[in-house]
Amino acid sequence: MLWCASVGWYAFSDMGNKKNGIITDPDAINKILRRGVAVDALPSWGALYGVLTSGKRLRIYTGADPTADTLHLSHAKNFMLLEELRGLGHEVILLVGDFTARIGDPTGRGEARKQLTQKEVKENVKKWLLQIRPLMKFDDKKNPPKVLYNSAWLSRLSFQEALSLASNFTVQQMLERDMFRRRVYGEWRCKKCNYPNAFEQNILDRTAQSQECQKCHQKFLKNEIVSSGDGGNKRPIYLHEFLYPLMQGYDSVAMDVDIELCGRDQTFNALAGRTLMRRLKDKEKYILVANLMENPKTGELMSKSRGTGVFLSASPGEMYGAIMAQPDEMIETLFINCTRIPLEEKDGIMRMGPRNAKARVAREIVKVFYGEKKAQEAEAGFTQLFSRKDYTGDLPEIRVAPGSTVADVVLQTHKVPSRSEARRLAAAGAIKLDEEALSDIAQKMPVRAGAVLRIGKKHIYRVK
RNA sequence: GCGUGGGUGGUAGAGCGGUCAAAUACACCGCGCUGUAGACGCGGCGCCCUUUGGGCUACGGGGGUUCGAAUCCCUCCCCACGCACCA
Repeated sequence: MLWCASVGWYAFSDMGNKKNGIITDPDAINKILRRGVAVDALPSWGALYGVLTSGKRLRIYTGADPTADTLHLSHAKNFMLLEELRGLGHEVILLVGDFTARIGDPTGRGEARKQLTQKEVKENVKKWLLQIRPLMKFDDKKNPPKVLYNSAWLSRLSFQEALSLASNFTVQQMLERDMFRRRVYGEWRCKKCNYPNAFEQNILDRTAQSQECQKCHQKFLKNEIVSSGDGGNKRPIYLHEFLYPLMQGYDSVAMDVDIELCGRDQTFNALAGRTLMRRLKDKEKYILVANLMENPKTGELMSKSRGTGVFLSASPGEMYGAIMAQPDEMIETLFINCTRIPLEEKDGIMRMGPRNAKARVAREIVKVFYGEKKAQEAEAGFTQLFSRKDYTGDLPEIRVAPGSTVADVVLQTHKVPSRSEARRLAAAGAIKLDEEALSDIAQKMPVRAGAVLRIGKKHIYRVK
């Protein structure tokens, strides 16, 4: 206790003389916070600016659960922001939610997550760090980012301690979350804007006249409500899901952080941490809320199943292509979140037209991960290959073993999941050797060194 | 613990003894058109095969009835709602 107090004092005494190397220049701070990546601050912007300009060296963290072995752009933009805060001289922590990953955040589908083994988590994290390397200076001598694992403290909590944590919250507080409300009461989609409102059925019956859509404020009239599915699509809430915010909240306490950087969907969990911090440590924790990079038109997030994910494990060419495949509405979002081109240039770039603006952003993002040269190559390759359909350049090579059939070669790429699928593609004319469709997968693959094999529109190979 | 209704493909959701590898919609894939965008049009969307056909595996798990079951019966598991209970 005494030790903590004295540290606090020294930090305080450093104010003004900049000996601790903390940048408190409002312009520098503004540049980071006003770009548009951060959308909210809790308890308030003023309070957050207050600590950031106090001169105190702050401990700032952002977390991610290692449920998959690859990160995508929406992770990247958080790490980029974190890195900028580190640039101000603050201590930053990348928290790996190896413990929470095993429980599952209720934010998702609400489905039980598959249990990850310790080994799988380790493997995932190893790959992560490689993917994040270009975004954060891990080899910085003075102030390197730290990587911590929340199993270090969460797995050691006793049941008694967990209960004690739980006693800081009420079920009502948990139920404030829209996401839980919808699962309890069912979803009532607004006919106008399709927003899934959560009202209790009998309240609706009684006071339908006075209820309005939480999003577009359209008044609901009785019988004018669309429920999604029977009973309004009610779904179970498991008890442990209520505990998730507690765990994430306790992370803040265990690390004794000053600021948590989180995505907007994590606000509730971050606030739980704020509560615990105040109760357990009598300390104010601030929250910097980042946007989710949702499609401004549809509200959709990038998703693997929709084919709109941009994975950090992608090669320069793949990454460039994945960004070009984003909907046009995402250009500005990508510009703000994933590049650091000065904001003043935004309008000019947007005026170049969707195709060119997107290309510019794509090049810039690839540059962040792979450097200028690779980015230019990716762009040149893309233009040549897909815009001009010129296949004379470098292509991934594919070896055709003597006697192999078209099916053998196609499956060899691992881009086609089954023989049946290959058959369908062939029948649809999607498999082409030097622009000649191979519609029969059982036929022998013509042996023609240097020929171009295309499978669908995205996979192009040179026959070796 | 009681009662009622349910558990079907990536999702929602039809089917309720053969004509079901399973309607429809969304998602996804391909072709066309393009800017590897969007919109639109057409096609596809379990796996395997010597493919206008055949085989195998699937409708929560297991067992049964039947010539034949996603469909009927038994049993187990799970979910929602209601009732009861609530230290």
